[in-house]
Amino acid sequence: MLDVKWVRDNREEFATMLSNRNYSFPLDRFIELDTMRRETLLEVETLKEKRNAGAKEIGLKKKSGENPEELMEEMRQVGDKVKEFDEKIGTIETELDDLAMRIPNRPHESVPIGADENDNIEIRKNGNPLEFDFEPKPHWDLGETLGIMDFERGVKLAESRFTVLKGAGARLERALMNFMLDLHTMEHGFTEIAPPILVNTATMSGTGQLPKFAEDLYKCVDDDLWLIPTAEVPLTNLHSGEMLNEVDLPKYYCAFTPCFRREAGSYGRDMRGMLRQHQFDKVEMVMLSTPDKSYDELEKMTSYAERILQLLGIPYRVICLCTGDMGFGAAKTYDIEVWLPSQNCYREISSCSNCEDFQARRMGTKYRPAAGGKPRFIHTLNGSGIAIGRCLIALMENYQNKDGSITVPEALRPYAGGMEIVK
RNA sequence: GGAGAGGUGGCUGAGUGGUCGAAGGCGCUCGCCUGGAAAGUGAGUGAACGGGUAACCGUUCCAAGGGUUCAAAUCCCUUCCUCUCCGCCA
Repeated sequence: MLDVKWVRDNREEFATMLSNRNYSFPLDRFIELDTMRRETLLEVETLKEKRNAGAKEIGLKKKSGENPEELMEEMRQVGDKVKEFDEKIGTIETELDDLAMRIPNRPHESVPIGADENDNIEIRKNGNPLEFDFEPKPHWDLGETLGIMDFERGVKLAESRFTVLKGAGARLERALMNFMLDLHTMEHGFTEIAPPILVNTATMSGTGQLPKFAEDLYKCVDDDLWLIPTAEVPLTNLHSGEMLNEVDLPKYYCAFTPCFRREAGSYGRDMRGMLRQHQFDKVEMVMLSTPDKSYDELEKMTSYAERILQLLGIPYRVICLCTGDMGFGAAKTYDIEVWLPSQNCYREISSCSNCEDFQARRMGTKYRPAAGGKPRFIHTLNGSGIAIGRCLIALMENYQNKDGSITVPEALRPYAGGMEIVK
């Protein structure tokens, strides 16, 4: 959510921002509603002032034994008018608030302006794509042959885009989870959280998944509960509606959770293998920061995600998303992409974003500055640290051997019961 | 799921339908005191929205949403949450 006052006073800049994002929004209607709201507010507040004064006077008259009946009749009419205007404002605000919740965040000035993923900028690269002296296989071939991935039974149990991991596959998934959590909690200073993976509508709205992206989520029929698409949702909302002290910031939270996405609108894409699933595991990092430090924290967070890939020895690159490719709530986003030999390209494995005060406004999370002064909204950041399913894929494809076996990276072996090779 | 008790500011905790945005305390801020600190002491200290260059003014907010009334933190209804007891359960 943006500050409505800012939108009102910076209409040009706001319109430019929307077009940079390729985002269609009924700006004229929004301004119209805002104007109507303020005009009506002025009228009703005048009436309420009159009513308050009248009510007070009636009280005094009763005390002094006078007959307030005439004034009471007048106030009765004022009251009816107030009710009428209040209803009008209610209607206006319902529409206005709904629109406000659908305004995307304003990109940071350092974000490249561009239309789509082709305009993203590569920031750095780590490791080079491996040279194989054989034709590298896709992970689905490797996984099925080794008996560690079962795509058919995943579909049987649920539907397409669900996969069963077996034996060493399941073990590696668990090893990756513990490897990542240990690194973040013991070396990067994160507090580990085990959050609910079903959350209510208010929580989903706080981080921006609702109201606009309901079709991407799984919803419970009989309860006001939704399956989380990422642990960013519960972690960021941990302090919703709270007043924090500056000395308690920054806060670093991480969590392992399954994530659930309907993937509506990506019907044909990545149908083979387990690159794009309705359910996948992820370790997520969330930081709550003061505004002056949040961009430093974004660099740190990105480096923490990279660290995982460095230790595992998987080639990757970091790109900065352009205005047209960024997510709804982000002010700046770095994506980390890993090299997938079978696809001969880089694919996203982590996304680290600074949302500035966009989510904090929705959630109502403020902090009291140590130097005194008014409470301010915090800045929130989130990043995958990292997607476990995709990490498993990258590991399998990059560490495959000519005979179809997979070498387990050394850093992971202690977490996999000393397993050195999957064959 | 059944019965009862509650939800008030950053925290704690009062509040007969009328001058209550809300006593008191804690915390915090600025002074005094002190060589410095603690203790003591004086004053101040909620937020959102609207209007105004500003000082400031107005409206709203006592879990959430409705209702009664000239007037609601206070009365009524609904929902949510917390606590105690019972039942059920991994």
